[in-house]
Amino acid sequence: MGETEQIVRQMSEKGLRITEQRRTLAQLFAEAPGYLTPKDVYDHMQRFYPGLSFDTVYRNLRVMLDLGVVEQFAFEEGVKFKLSCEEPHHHHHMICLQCEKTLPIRSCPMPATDVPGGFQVVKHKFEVYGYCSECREPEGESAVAEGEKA
Amino acid sequence: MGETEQIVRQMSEKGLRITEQRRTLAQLFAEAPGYLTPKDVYDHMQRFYPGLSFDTVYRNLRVMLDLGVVEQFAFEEGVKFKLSCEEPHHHHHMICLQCEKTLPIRSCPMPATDVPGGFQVVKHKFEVYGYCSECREPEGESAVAEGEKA
DNA sequence: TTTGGTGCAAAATCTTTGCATAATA
DNA sequence: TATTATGCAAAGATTTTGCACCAAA
Repeated sequence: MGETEQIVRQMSEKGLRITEQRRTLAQLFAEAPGYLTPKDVYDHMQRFYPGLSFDTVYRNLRVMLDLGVVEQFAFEEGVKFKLSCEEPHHHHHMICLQCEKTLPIRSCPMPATDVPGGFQVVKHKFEVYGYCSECREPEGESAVAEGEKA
Repeated sequence: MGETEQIVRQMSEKGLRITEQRRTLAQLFAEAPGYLTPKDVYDHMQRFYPGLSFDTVYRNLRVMLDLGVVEQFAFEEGVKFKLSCEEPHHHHHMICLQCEKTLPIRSCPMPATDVPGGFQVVKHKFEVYGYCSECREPEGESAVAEGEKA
């Protein structure tokens, strides 16, 4: 699993010093399936560095965000982070409501969308939420397969 | 413009007492073109009620949210509110980056989206950002018409 | 007059900043 | 050894809560 080292190298190349915390942080993001809140990051790191402070977590998240190593996402419950997509092409995501893992959707709805005249499109967002194959209920328990909902 | 009264009645029917603040709040949302932050709301209301406190704003936003009178939206910059869509049918939005006004998109990309097997779709989000006819630059100044962008 | 709303103050979160110390390159 | 990163403490910013008083119904 060289993903961690790849992230570390990416940070190093951009002028950051590689501290133990940052290496652990890189590994955390490399192995995390979904999105992480600053608190998730803190809790995880804290196990390795008992003296860790929250401001270091925020500072490193900020730096990694500025460097493009991670991406930030504003959920209703708050801000979360994940590794930047390696996918070079334009794509969208399916996000698992259980494990928060993201899967790429390569088709883009934009070309087929009828934009009322006069509106100048700059960017768009398309996200599908649901349960991935590992997290979906085995049976049809409370499986409300409501594909239609805002 | 009976929109304000319509909102007020909606609140009243659901058991809320109609205070002057709430009437002003209803009017504010009825007339606001785009999204409002709690601070926007506070600043506006403050002009009419100098003694207004922030907690009242938050409490009323919460109540109106629970009642479905307004909708909450998590932007990167923070949480914002707007009147709930009157549109009864499933739809999506174009959001103006300048005035934040929202316009409905009635076509839904979901049916045409190829969802990888195993993923159980629960809900989705599709939003188009850009400039509405009133806010778009008159000429092609820095009009980067880049319809393609994450 | 009863129930719910408001202002005030204070607390609880969440995030950022200044500064001395410690660690990387 | 020259910066840069960290921990600590404190400050900001945002949002919530308890309580006494006031107002709508």
